[in-house]
Amino acid sequence: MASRKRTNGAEPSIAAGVASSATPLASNDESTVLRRRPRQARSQERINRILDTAEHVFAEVGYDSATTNLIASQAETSIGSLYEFFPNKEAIARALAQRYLEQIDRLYENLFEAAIRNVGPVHGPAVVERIVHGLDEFYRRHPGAVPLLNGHHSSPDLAAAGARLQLALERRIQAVLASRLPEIPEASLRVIAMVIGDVSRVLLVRADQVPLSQRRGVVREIDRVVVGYLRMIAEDNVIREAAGP
Amino acid sequence: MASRKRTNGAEPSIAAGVASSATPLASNDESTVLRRRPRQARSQERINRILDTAEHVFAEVGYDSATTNLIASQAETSIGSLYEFFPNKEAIARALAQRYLEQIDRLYENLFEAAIRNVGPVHGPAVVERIVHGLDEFYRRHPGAVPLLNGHHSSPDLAAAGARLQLALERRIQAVLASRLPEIPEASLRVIAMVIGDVSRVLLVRADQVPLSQRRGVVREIDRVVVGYLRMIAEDNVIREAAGP
DNA sequence: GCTAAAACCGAGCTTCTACTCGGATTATTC
DNA sequence: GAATAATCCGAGTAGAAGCTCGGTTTTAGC
Repeated sequence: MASRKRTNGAEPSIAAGVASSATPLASNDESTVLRRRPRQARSQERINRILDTAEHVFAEVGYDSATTNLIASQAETSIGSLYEFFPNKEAIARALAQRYLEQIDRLYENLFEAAIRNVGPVHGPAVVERIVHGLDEFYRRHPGAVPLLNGHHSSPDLAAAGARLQLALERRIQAVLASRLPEIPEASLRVIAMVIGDVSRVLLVRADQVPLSQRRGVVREIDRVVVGYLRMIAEDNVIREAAGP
Repeated sequence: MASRKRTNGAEPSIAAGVASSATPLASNDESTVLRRRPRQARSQERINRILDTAEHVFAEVGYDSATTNLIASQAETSIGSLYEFFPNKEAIARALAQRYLEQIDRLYENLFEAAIRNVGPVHGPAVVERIVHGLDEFYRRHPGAVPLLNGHHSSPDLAAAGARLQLALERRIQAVLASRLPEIPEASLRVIAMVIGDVSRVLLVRADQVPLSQRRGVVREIDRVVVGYLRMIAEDNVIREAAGP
């Protein structure tokens, strides 16, 4: 990691959002994602292209091994243009994380609302499959999210961005569970959602490393793991209710 | 990653093993871990100290961000001495992987044999707890194994070393399962062991990222996940058997 | 069409890090 | 205890990667 660490401290960034023209940015506290706000559609498209490319580069070689020069050339732009808008390499990853945050919302709105209204037990295949396959779709569409979520980033800011992303995903899973398991305290649900999120992620990643013919089989195992886990929870809960007050 | 990639091609390494004096090396195909075999106990101790240090450095900052200079200084030796025995940074990680391979054997001999002879169903807490807590102990004792197993290494050799390690762990889990689930075909058991290995690893890592007070709670969840999964398997198997021969 | 602003470009600077090399130091052998 | 081998050392080298900067091209406004 030839991290420049170029202490560019006195370089106040101006713009706040990554906001593709189509997606108005949610009000975000961190205002160091872009060096300045693009004025022309041309440059906005360039920014989006850089992010689209970075997503795949990060997913393929990981954050550390990804070079800004490679990202720029893959995005068919120049290194100078890349740094025209992004103050540094880390900002690219943070911008990606921000995009994912919006996309998580959209994904879950479409997919998980249906799961909440669904009938049957939480551990029924209908609910679990929606959760797991929703995550599957998300990671397939946004492969760059995986290295971000895997964590262990040297930069605190980047780690925080990854943590935010993780939390957003877990909160959505939690929301689905909460509607079905109102008797379970929130703190427990939070842990359960975390477990399901982590389990799904590793196994979905693993599913992509396995020969293509076996992919479906591995994904099916994720369903079994999650269903089994939720059954345990439901069962333990019944037992505790019967024993307690 | 300022990978030197110093194409030191014409540098035939001599020694084969990392073999601490206490642990005679298993016959290994790859013979490029050490540049030469140490003749004095002093240097063997130094090598071990470097590996012990590297283990923690890798675990803390990851392989990419770990610098050989940091490893050397943390091990209280010089960079020159480090490269006296290790041909390059990657070799340190490969040597670690080799050490882990031996330690996996020892760990499982002690812990898992008992699990095999245990009574009760596979998904009984006794068996699962042994597996999960065995892995817990392994990762706690050998934190450097986690980044190796997490994969995504640019170097093919290092990736292969990680894959070998992964396979060794999974094979041991599989052996325990096989003794209890003889009716399940080996191919399926392989997948099941892989799932349990992956699930345990992520969640154990996660258990260490969570506030210390919550660690035990998260570890308990791993038991629930695995027990629930094994119950699903046992159940599905019964159903399949009942349906057709 | 002219002017100014915005955007684009890539050679090159800077810093970081894997790794070397020649000399100093310690152990072994006789 | 001298000669030789093994080990240790760390300043220095090379090259890669992050990032800059001055000049060029494109767009916007009139």
